[in-house]
Amino acid sequence: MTDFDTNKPIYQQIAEDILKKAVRGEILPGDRIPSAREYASQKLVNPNTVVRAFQDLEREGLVVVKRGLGNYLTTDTTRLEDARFQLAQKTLIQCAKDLRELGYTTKQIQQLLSQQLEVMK
Amino acid sequence: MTDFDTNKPIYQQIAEDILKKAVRGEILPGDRIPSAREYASQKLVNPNTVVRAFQDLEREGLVVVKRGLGNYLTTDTTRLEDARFQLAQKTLIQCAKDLRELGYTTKQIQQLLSQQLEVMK
DNA sequence: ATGAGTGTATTATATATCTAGTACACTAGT
DNA sequence: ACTAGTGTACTAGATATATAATACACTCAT
Repeated sequence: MTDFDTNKPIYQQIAEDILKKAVRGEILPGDRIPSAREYASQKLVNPNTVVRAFQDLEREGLVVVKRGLGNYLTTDTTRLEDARFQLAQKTLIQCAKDLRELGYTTKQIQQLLSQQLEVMK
Repeated sequence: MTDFDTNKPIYQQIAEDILKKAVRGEILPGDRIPSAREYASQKLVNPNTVVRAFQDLEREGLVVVKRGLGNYLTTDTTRLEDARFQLAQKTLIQCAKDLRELGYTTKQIQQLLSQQLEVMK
């Protein structure tokens, strides 16, 4: 297993990995995505786990599965942008909620984030 | 089951719940924490799950367990502040990392978070 | 001493996730 | 037709999490 967080299902992390590559332009609309077997052997996970991730992506309209051929990123760029924004939104809401519950004020949260972003430069 | 996120172990969420109440001042250093049985029946979870959360908190030095009596918040306020900051740090790092991977710039991330905090006012 | 309320420990069961292995159907190039 | 590479489907087993039920040990008020 490579690069996966243990407290989150691997199939979810795979789906997010594909989405992230797509929104960053590493995969272009219509591009072929590695097959389940390729991806599995590259990341050292079970093919079944990859299949589940790809099925989720297909359900969300981000990937088109062509039996016998492989998996392709959708050409529907709106879908991609929507998925990107939704994931960002979800991440932000959770983060802001958690920090609020830890008793930090709006200003403190902004300050902490700025420091963090600076460090990550 | 009440108020628990399905994609995170309940015992972790319980431990975080106690920590959050502590750093917000809803529980004071040295205060008694509900017993495992009380907490379990109040939150509609299994006592064993609560026990595990309390054991984790004890391992982190946030809670002192007194057999036959109950569980007490530590009087070591430094430990509490450390735990608070560590959890905040972890949350922020994950958030910033996720948004970076979604292709957002530093400025965009700060802007998005500010908007989110504004909405949550 | 007794009893109510604690923490602790153990066993059993259920579910989700992940792995492993196998088999089958589809597509394209030869 | 054949073959290699695909997606799909299924069964089986391992692990983590959560529940359920029970028993035992400790503390304190009575």
